[in-house]
Order: sequence, then C-alpha cells, then structure tokens
Amino acid sequence: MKRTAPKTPSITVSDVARAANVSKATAARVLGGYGVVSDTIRADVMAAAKALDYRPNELARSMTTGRSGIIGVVVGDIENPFFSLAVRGISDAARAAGFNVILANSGERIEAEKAAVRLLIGKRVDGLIVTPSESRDISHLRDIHRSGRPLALLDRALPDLDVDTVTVDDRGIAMRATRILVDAGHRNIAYVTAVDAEGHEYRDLTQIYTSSVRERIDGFLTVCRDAGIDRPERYVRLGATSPAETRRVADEMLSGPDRPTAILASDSVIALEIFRVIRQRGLRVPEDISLITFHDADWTSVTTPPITVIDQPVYALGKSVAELLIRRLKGDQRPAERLILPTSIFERGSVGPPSNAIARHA
Amino acid sequence: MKRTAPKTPSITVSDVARAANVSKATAARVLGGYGVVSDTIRADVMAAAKALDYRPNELARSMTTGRSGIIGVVVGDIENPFFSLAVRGISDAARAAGFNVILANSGERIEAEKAAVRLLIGKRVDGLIVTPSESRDISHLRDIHRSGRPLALLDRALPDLDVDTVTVDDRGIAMRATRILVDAGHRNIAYVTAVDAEGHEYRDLTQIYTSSVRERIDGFLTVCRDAGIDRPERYVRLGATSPAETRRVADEMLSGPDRPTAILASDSVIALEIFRVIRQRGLRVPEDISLITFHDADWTSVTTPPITVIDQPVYALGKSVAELLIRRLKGDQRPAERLILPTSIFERGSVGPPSNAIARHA
DNA sequence: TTTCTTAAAGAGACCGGTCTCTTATTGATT
DNA sequence: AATCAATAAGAGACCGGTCTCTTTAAGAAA
Repeated sequence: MKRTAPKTPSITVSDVARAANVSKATAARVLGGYGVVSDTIRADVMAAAKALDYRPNELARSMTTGRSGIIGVVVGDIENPFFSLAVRGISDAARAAGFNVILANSGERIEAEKAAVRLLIGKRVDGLIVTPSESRDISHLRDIHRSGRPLALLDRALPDLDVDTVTVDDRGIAMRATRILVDAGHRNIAYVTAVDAEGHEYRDLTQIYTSSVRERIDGFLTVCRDAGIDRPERYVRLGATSPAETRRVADEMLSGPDRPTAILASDSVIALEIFRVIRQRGLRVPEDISLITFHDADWTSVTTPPITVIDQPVYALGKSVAELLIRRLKGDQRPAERLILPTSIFERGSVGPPSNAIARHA
Repeated sequence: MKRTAPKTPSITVSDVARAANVSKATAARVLGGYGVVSDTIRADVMAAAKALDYRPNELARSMTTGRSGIIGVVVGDIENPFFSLAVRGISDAARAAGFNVILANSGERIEAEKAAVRLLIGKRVDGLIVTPSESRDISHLRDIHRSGRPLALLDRALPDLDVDTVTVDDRGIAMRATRILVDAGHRNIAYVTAVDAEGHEYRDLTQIYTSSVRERIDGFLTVCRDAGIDRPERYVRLGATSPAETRRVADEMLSGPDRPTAILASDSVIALEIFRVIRQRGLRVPEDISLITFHDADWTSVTTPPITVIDQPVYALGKSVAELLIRRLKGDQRPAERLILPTSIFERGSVGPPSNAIARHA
C-alpha cells in the first residue's frame, strides 16, 4: 500500500493569477469565461495560462457549479448493434448540444443497472438515459428523479414512471410481423426472446418485466389467436440470454416433436444464432423454416437468403431520447413526453409457406 | 437563461454528522470507510445516513483524493464490432479491479481524439487507453504522460511513445493472409483500408500514419513482391472511411479495367460493404472474386459462402491493455511493455482460384 | 495516586474552481 | 467642480468531501 496517490501538482487558477499579477478572482473570470474583464488583463492572463500550460480541473469546476456537462447512459449490452447504434444517436445529439456521454453497461442485470445508476449519480452527471431491464424494481430510477436529475427512458417504457420516454410501437409491429407469417400459412410460430422468467417457461404476460418484450409477445399472441392458433403461448421461448443459451434454446426447439415452421426473433443477436443452428441442422430458410427478426442488423442483408426484418429507427431512437433529455437540462418544464417512433418491415427472402404438411408426407 | 442551475440540496457528511450528533470528521470517517471509529458511533452514523438517504458526492471525493476510479477510453469507432468487443474486454478487466470506464469516440479524426483526451484529463480520469488514429500528431498523448497519468495504447503502436502497448502482429498476419491468396494463384490482389491519405492514392508507406494499417500494407506488399507481382502498391485502396465511401471505392475498383481477383479488407465493416457490392454486381464469391477480411465479425460465418477471416484476439486485446494500465495505476514502475498477441486465420469458403483467365476467354 | 500510552473524537485547513460582495477607478451629468 | 453611475478588479466564502493535527478520555504502568 502506497501512503498517498502520486500527486501531480497541476497548474491552478491561483498559479496563473500569480504569474499574471492579478487576483485569483480575475484570473478565474478569464479562464472560466465569465464576468467582465478588460482586454489588456485578459491578454495577460491568457499569456500566463499558455506559458504555464494551464488545464482547468473539470472536477472542481463541476463541484461548484453543480453541473458536469455529462449525460450518463445505461444500456443493456453495448455489444448488441442495436445499442451501439442507439448510443451513437445519443452521442451525436449530446455532442451537438455541448454535452459529453459516459456509458455504462448493465448486461441486462438489474443489480448491475442499479450499481451503474448509483455510480453515475455519484459522479454528478447532469441527467441519465436508461434502458430499464426490469419494470418490477425501479427504486433506483425513482431515486434519480428524486435527486433532481432528469431521467429519460430508451426503448422501454415504464407505466409507473412519468418521465420522457422514446420507444417504438412494439406491439403493433410485432403484430404486423406475425401477420406476415400467419398470412404465409404458418400455424406453428415460435417467438424467441432473451428475457427470462421464473422457471424459464412462458406462462403469461405478467411474467415479463421488460416492457418492449411484453408488448411484442402480446402483439404476437394476439395475431396468433386471431388466426385461430391454439394456445400460441406454447411457442414463446425465453432465456436466449447469450449465444450459448440461444443455441440451447434453438436446438431444443428445432429437435422437439412439433418443430416450428416459422420463428420471430426478438433481436438480431438471437436471430444470428438461430440462423446458424438452422444451417447446422441442414435446414433451409425459408423452405424449411421462415425467419423474421427485430432490428435490421448489418448481416441480415448479406445472408442467403437475406432476412426479413423489423426495421426499428434505432439511431433516431437514441437521438430523440437525448434531445428530450437535453431539453429538460436546459430547464424545460413541460410534462413528460412519450414518443413512439414509427417502425417498418423490410420484407426480404426469409419468409415462405410452411413446410410441415409437405415435408411430413413426402 | 436561467440565473442558476436548479440546485438540488443533497445530503452531505455534515448533515449526517449533525443528525448523528458527531463531528463532521467522525461522520466522514464512517462514511468514507477510513480512520478509526468506535462501533457504537459507527452504528449511529450509519443509521443517520440511512435515515437521511445519504449519497456520497464522488466529485468532491475525487477532488481531494486526486483519484477518480475512472479509466478513460478513446476508440476510433464504437460501432465497429472490433471496438465494441475490445471495449468489453476493457470494461470487464476494469470492473474486476474496481474501476469504471468512461468512453469517448474519436471517429478516427485526430481533432476529435485530441478533444476527447483533453476532456478526459480535465475530468481527472486515473488513466487512459487510446487507439491513436495518427502517429504524426501525438502531442496530446505526450501531454497525458506529462500530466502524470498512465497511458496505454490499444491495437496501434507508436514507436516514439514508450508506453504500455498491446497489439497483434499485423505485418505477419497480413503476410499469411496474402500468401493464402497468392498460393491460390491470385496476381491481382486489392488491399482496401479506411485509412486515407493526401490525394487519396497510395504511394508509399510513409503516407500511412496508422501503425497497424501500415504494418498490414507492408506485409501485404512484401508477399506480393516476393511472388513476383509487379508494382502491387497499385492495388492498395485508401479512404473506405464510411459505408458510402467504401461502396464508391469498391465500385470504382470492380468496374476498372483490371479488376482484382481477390480482395483483402482491413476491417469487417469494409468487408461487409464490399461483399454487398460484389453481390449487387452479380459477381460470385469465390468464383469471381476471393475475399479475406480482418476481424472475425458475426456475419462472416453466416454468409454464403462464409468468409475467410483473420481472427484477432479482440477481447483479449482489450482485457490485456486494461490490465497493463491497472497495474500501472497500482503503482507498478517497471518499464513500458509492448505486448503482441497471437493471431490466427479461419479459412472458410471465400477463397478460390482466380477467375480472370477463364472468365476473359469464356 | 500520578504519569504515560493509546484509542477515539473534534477542529479546521485544503483541493481548485465559482461567485457574491466590496472597493477602486473612470467618465458622464448637472 | 461636485455627484453619480458604471466598469473593472480584489477579497474571501463556498461546494463536499479528505486528512492532518489537536484534544479528550480511558486504561496500563509505576
């Protein structure tokens, strides 16, 4: 154990003031860019600052001002291209408004999310953007609110939390996607999501604490039921939390007695793994299995066949939520806004008629 | 303009001290977890803190200690899966050691990189990890060094800067990849990189200021020359800085009089776009064009055919550089280390014999 | 009982900025 | 020439922690 950190004696306003033969207050006015200073003195101070290579201590600055110029962002998984892209949207909007972004990963684990929020509040970020991984435990999000810092929600709404929120119409778009599959003749459609629940088996919507996924499943089931499919909830698969888990889920699903003829994947990372498993098992898309996935990830357009996707406006999602937050940071007081961005479907080549009837009899 | 920020009067040590009927110093000892305090007093203070919902102000804390517990990371482009993965490696190592990460994007622009470094130094991060976008202008990196903060370099070495560095053997692996193409019979091999230079035309290595890319081109040219290929530098293509630019470069390249029969792409984002263009032009991989890319990105294994890739140990790259930096932060004084991690090639299906001879006469 | 040692708590300076309040100087007004 | 306002610079408190130094109290040693 070292006794103390190797203090780096950096140049302070006082040092500059001394060198320029002015008071600390005056030097601070010049260096901080506030208050009124005569041109001659300003020049002197600037010269001294340059000579000494003065660098402001942002920490000290934001301690007194109470503002850090930083927006804290907590996302589920930065490696997921969905989030990378949303984060770029956030960063671009933030930079444009003179804010910086500090990024934290929750890994979709509520405890990590809480820790990240606590850290960011401790660092006195000016505001936070969070993708809440759960709707059950949102005490930490309430805390943000209570701490006086604005909070905005990305991609996932929380009915109980009245804050700026930007999402897409998950239920509606899931319905549209499901309808494409139903219209193609599918009756055995699987919905695969990373979200997990008690017992890893889907029973009903109240198990699902991620709002976007709940909405999607709701939409999916609604269309299935409308189409007269019996107990479609049987085909909802949970727990595709990692590539390995997804592979397990997919393997189990594809080797089971009644193999789905179509799959709706909740994100592109899951879809990629499912696509791999389909291939490995010697099955063809869409002849043997149809596939639609959320998020127009890079790879979906270069596979053979290219994948039909739900194109969420991911970049805009990030940009909008950041803009909403920044508006708040600038003192806007209007009631919380819930933005729902339009979403479309890119129909490519991964949907076809179901194979089972033909296959079984062949 | 609001007069002042909406001050949130947060609970401070003094508040807790008052509530617990002890001095500020004692409360601070309990809350800060240092010094000696009796068990009874400790309990009192803790109770008061809980009752008041005290949250330490990390800003104030790190101002006095001089330590922030934060590692600053400046990468070229977070959206590039290469960097996302490396950042995860960094984050994991950091978290394991009790550090947090603050991430900044340079967009491979030197000015943005400098601004990011300045910002992070201002925020008093404990150390920095940078992927230097240029080797020409490294004054800002020198500044870090001078400011007493440790710096570590990721993926790109700087001969002039004697700091901890983790890279791969870019030259060697480029040679291996090129040799695979040469051995398959190719004589017209293009190397496509995002790096740009004066005039956008490759002339010689001294134009290239990104060490990893310079190394790669060097390896590439060496093998080409050894194979007796005439002026292989003609086939080096610069400026694939964005998908649109890549498309432009690829289009120009593939419609030119002597179309390459094989392409070596400097990263997976470039390769994806090239693959798209190849497809659009009705060309086949590998029958018409062979393709190898750096980085084993997700999509490379699901295309038809799957792409032969150079598998860099990206996660390990991030993890190692973070570990090196953390070692420094803990006071290690040993001389700067330059780690070179081993790299391999996954031969998949995107390399075949050249087509031109046959194609031209067919 | 007195003195010495040690543990525990208190007082207050400090980090590096910001910002309010005060003072000195200058020019305009009558 | 005298008064007043406006401008520029200075003095010093403050933000919320940490940390050194001092004081107090209690137990051990003589």
